[in-house]
Amino acid sequence: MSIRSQLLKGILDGCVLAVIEKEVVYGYELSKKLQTVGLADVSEGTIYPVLLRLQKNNLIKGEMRPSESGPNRKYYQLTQAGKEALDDIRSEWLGISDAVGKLMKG
Amino acid sequence: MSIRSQLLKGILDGCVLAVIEKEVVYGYELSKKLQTVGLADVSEGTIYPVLLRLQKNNLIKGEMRPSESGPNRKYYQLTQAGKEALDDIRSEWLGISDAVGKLMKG
DNA sequence: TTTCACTACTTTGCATAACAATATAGTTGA
DNA sequence: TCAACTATATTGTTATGCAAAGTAGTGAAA
Repeated sequence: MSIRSQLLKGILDGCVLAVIEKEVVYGYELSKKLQTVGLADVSEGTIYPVLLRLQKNNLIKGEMRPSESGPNRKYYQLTQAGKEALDDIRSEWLGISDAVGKLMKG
Repeated sequence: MSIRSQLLKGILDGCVLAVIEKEVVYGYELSKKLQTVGLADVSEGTIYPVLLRLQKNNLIKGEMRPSESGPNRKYYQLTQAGKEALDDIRSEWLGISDAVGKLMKG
């Protein structure tokens, strides 16, 4: 497993929630979006299991809608629990990234 | 599994390497050190498997030394491969923490 | 002197996650 | 017709955090 994959672990759920918080998106769009932000190598094989898991845990909810061009799309939005989870992740992230940042600088 | 544990995944190896880079430490000391830096809840049950794994992968090497007080201690230092691995992790960390930081801010 | 607390390392087992690989299917243009 | 792109879903592999339990040395309180 690559260093990048390893680092991505656990942060990915938060990233997905953060994107969905800002706008209603569908899976394929989301994977493209994360790649442009700097999280390359986040393929569909990674994104869809994350979305299914988040939905199963009631953090997001999906809704199928037809597309004018191409297959149907499943649009996701945050639930109330999802907003709260995102807040938790955000604060944990701040604490940990701060601590790790200091360690890495030396 | 807690959010914190999840976030810690994959970053922990880098943190351990970063501490060892600065000074030769033994496991128990390391776990205490990480806790004070802000990475609380990093217990021995977490640290020792990490150390064993890093040693197995030749990123660090350990040496048993007697202690004036208490059981013997195993002191670890980085190998050349460990230094290179730490450099890789450092640069990956910069990229990912930057991207995630932006996403989290919104 | 027994018992507790602290230091110190090791091993086992479980739940979870990234993601490659694979399957399925609609649309579009050459 | 066939390739390329869009779009979602599932399966299997591998690795990891860490709780838990075990072993063992030291020292102080009871």
